[in-house]
Amino acid sequence: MTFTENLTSWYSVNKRDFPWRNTTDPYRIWLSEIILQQTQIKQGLPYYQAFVKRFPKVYDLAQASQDDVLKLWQGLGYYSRARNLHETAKHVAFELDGVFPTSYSELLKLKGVGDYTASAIASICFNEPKAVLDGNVYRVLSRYFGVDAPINTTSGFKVFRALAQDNLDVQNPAMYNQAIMDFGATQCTPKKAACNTCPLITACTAYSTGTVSELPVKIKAKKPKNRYFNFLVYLSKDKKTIVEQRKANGIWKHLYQFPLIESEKALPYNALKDRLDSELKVDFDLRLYNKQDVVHKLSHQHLHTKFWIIDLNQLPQKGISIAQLSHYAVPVVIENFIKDFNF
DNA sequence: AAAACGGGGAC
DNA sequence: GTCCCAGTTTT
Repeated sequence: MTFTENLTSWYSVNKRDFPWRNTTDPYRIWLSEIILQQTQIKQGLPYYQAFVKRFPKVYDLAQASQDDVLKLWQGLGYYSRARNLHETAKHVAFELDGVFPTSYSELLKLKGVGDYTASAIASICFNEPKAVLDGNVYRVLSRYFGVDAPINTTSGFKVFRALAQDNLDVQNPAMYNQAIMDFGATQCTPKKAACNTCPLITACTAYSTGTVSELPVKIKAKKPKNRYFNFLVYLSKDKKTIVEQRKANGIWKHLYQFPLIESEKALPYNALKDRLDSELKVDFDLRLYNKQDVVHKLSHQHLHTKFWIIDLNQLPQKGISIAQLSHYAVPVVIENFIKDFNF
């Protein structure tokens, strides 16, 4: 049996059941693929179910506000996905009469849809013979064929894309693409690969050369940068606080937060007290909520976070009632604080 | 070509 | 701690 035949045979027995595998509706396939970008199924599944329930059709998503979409996306990360999701929904609903493009090349033009996602939708929904190339596929191909080109370089990408396309089952690209991804996710795993029960073992290059744990090759990421965040949690006598929307490019764009002072290093109590004295010009009580910095770790940044509680009679600017806080999409580090603080 | 972009899970 | 995840966009 060929690599491809072996794989589809394995899939016919070991296929996992997911809600997006019971449909070829491009809206739902697209939605699942965006949610699952750089996201494990275990984490993404509840979000998929929530989105389908809240927005059953692309038109429902198109009519929503960005704030509502971001709120439903809250906690999933990579928030540009949610912004692009909403933009594309509006584009499809209002300019394409609610009909998704039906080819790889047209799908690729949609915001948030790259090579992987266009291939996935084109193959799963329209049987177009385009091989997907995701983290699972890199791993399976690199090991089986013994390819040590780094997967996160342009040259490596070309090698693997050609290899992926060469081995695609052009008669059934939908099944093949899902088979190789499922195989990578459950059998040919990053660590502790299940070689002892692998149907491809006799022809696997990495297994025969003892290099399973060394493949695929990936250029290491840089060390994350340290940043120091001071969130100002205003608290007035009439149970109000202040939130603001992050407007700039960068992390958490368009999410909400307590007013933020970023400092070069840890901000001393007195430095903040003096600064607020001159800015507020009213009586207030300042205290640090967390004695230890909350270190919120992102892929490229470690955020050393302090939450400062500012009690005063009246807010210095327009605020919102504490009761409304739960309606705003906030970063996880803020959501954790809100739960812990319990207002 | 490299960097930016989140958060959670496995080990 | 380190690595990875049904990647895409921006610089």
